[in-house]
Amino acid sequence: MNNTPTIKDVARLCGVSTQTISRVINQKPDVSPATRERILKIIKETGYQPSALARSLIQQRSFTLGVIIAGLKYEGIAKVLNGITEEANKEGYSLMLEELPNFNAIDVQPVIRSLLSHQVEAIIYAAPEIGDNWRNVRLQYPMSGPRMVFLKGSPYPGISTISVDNHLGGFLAALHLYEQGCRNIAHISGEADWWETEERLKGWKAGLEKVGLPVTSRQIVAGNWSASSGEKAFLTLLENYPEVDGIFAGNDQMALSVLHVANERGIKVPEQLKVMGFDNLAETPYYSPSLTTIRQDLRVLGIMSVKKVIEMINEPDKSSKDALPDTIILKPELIVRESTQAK
Amino acid sequence: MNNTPTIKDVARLCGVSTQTISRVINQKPDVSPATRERILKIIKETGYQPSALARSLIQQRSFTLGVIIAGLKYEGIAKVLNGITEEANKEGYSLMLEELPNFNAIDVQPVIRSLLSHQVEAIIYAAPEIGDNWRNVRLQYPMSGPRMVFLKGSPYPGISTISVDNHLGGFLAALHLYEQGCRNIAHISGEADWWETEERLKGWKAGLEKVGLPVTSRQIVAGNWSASSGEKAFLTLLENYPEVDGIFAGNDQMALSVLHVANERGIKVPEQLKVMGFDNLAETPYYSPSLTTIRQDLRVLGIMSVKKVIEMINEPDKSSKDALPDTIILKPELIVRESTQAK
DNA sequence: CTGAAAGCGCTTACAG
DNA sequence: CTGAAAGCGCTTACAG
Repeated sequence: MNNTPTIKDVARLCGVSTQTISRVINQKPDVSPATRERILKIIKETGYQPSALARSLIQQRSFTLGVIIAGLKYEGIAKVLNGITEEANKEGYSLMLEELPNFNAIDVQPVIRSLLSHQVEAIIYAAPEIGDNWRNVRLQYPMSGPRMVFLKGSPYPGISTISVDNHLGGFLAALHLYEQGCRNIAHISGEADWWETEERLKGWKAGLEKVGLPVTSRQIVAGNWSASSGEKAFLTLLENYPEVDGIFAGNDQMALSVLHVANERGIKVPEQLKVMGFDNLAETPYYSPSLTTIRQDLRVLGIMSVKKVIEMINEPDKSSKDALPDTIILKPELIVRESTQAK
Repeated sequence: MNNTPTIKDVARLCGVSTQTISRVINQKPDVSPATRERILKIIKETGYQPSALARSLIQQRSFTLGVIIAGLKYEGIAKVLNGITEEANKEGYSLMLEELPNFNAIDVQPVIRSLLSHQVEAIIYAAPEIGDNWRNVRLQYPMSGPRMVFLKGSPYPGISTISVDNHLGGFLAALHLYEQGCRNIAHISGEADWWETEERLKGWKAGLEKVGLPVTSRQIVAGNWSASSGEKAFLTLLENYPEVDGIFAGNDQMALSVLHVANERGIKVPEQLKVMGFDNLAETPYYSPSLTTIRQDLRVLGIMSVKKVIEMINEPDKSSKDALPDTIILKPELIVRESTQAK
């Protein structure tokens, strides 16, 4: 059949041993120029490509990274993955991808085992921290276990994590709304139990407290990241907290729905109500009105995760002085647009 | 060190040969119940996990699929990938992911070779068809080559493709705008040279011709999928084709910008101008006004691609009667919302 | 400069 | 019911 040639075939064709072929494809010395050239020619002719599988097995190095994600149908994680593929490509690593069936997937053990059985050299855990789910994984794989880095969740001693400072994000949001003149500021939070949800909420509360505004339960309505949940939350808010003049939504989708409902009801944004989101989706400048938001650079998060993991692979002893820290926290940034600017 | 145990370790611990272990983990007969039980116990205790690498090598089967994508930072491809991971998971296949550095990446040969060297059993090519780029890949890998299926591009004899009927989508859009009373219908097209762009454009033209409306160059402005390009295109349209009363944008992002600009300029949608997009992003019901669009189910596209590829793996002779065809074309669907409905 | 031997961690006939 | 032998496609010492 159309079997791809092996090192043996090439060796036979060249009339040398397989070791000599190996030396050539691995660019090692101790091959006469003439032999080398002849071998290279045959390799080109036959289209020979060394088996990454066989190589990984004998070298005990796969140059492959495992990536565990969840919720690819929502935005956000795709950007993280984009950063991961970019950096992995650059560094010559391949990627084995596993998507969990849902955010709350309890038993991640099988997917981790599957990745390890493929001998990935490290695992990037990019599924969100919800309740205790990270903790469980962390306990199962202590220091001695596979190399892992956790993305977008809480720092943990002795374990590598890379996250955005969501607390700061919430804080900046509250302060900005206050500065724009809002005195009745509400929050539509993300999905329950997520670390990101909690942090944004806490940061928002801290911001209100700093400027001396009260924080009551009427001001907080739970959403679940979806635009439709944002709509419901805003309607609840209009009932329970009609004096609301500023809303910080946990993400841009929910903020979009607030704009939508406000528009339908003739509530003027930003004149009567100021609205902001979180994420800075590419489309937010084109919302009506354009949306003030907290930017988080998820692509950079992905890039950092690959950098960190490769560092772990290359120097398990952390000797280097300019090594990346175990806990990396990226700063979010306020992006001001029309939806909060008093005209 | 913390080396994971191998089949040899388990065999030694059980006092049997490796073949017997192999029989147990592969659930083959010819092992006494007592031995089997003892072995299972040791496996559990040691946490032994067979090496997928070694297995793939000896069996010449990796149960791994290669996926080539591009543009993960834009929406759309993430949904395709979501469908792919879902179905691959279900069928017990692992995924090796490669993202091209950009849409126009010329030389995909190295990434295909990399995937093949990892012995993927098939490749799902989910990067868009732009100009001749697919053709080049197809020519390099004829029938005899690796199993491949191409996503979101033109059918081609003897090659597996799965696409959405973009021509029909454009056609439906034109007809709908006409039915809603528009007589001066414009199109903001997607990125140049993309197959999808061309098809939507052609379908739109065909629709206008069917209802007897003229198609002039003034009515067509090129965008590049981005919201900002949609803004520019609409401004151009307002200059060159001020009588415009209906716009079909090549995707929802560009349509969003049209709504944005219309809103800024006090152009009433849908009263003065009807607007529609393409894709049906999750947020489109919450645009202001909610957006009429052409829905394409990219997740299903991803699912189908895995089904097709596994079928190719399992029956290379295509004996089965209910086999999937080589050319699969999914139908898009009109979703009517406020942005085109005369109130 | 080149090759014979051993081995990575498995599975597949084949013997007993 | 169980094991000795060979081999998947490579690389790594070691000899010459």
